[in-house]
Amino acid sequence: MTAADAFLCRPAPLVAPDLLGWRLAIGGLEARITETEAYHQVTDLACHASRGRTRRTEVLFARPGTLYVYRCYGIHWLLNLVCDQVDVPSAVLIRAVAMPGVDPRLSNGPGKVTRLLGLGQRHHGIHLSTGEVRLLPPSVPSARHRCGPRIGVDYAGAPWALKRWRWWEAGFPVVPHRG
DNA sequence: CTCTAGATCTAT
DNA sequence: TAGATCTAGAGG
Repeated sequence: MTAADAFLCRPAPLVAPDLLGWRLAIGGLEARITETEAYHQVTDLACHASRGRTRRTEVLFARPGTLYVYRCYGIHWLLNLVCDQVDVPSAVLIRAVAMPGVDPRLSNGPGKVTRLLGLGQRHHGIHLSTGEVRLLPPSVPSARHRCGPRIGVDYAGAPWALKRWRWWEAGFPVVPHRG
């Protein structure tokens, strides 16, 4: 079991803040995670698995460390890391990353993250252990964390739309949405 | 089969 | 503030 595996074997709302500062590595690119959002179990009406176990959501029930990549608004691919335990659908959405030499405006949104790193359909369902996409511990201490409500989940209603399950690194160029 | 809404982003 | 553009999932 790698450090990343043990790290992810916890509920998403615990993993998400701890994931700040960790790095994603793929195809020679490396990016530091600066904003995350938790989607937690079937009771969370904002979580795709809340409607049950279907072909689309099957991956959310897989081993922690599995990648859940899905199409959003017909345009964007969004990357999630599956957490917790097998059969417990819990995942962290990677909302923003930082890459040296890259304009932060190109990496401060979940759709931008996948575009920047070249992630898409073909990464859906693969596991970190394949090495195709790697999750590495922080190389430097992470900045102070801030948290706030999740984005774009008003439809889930209270209390789910109100949960402060989004975390980001303070002092980092603020994302173009409320917070 | 048809319909609808959506974990977004950009330009206007 | 609208438009781009694709699917899962629900309903008939």
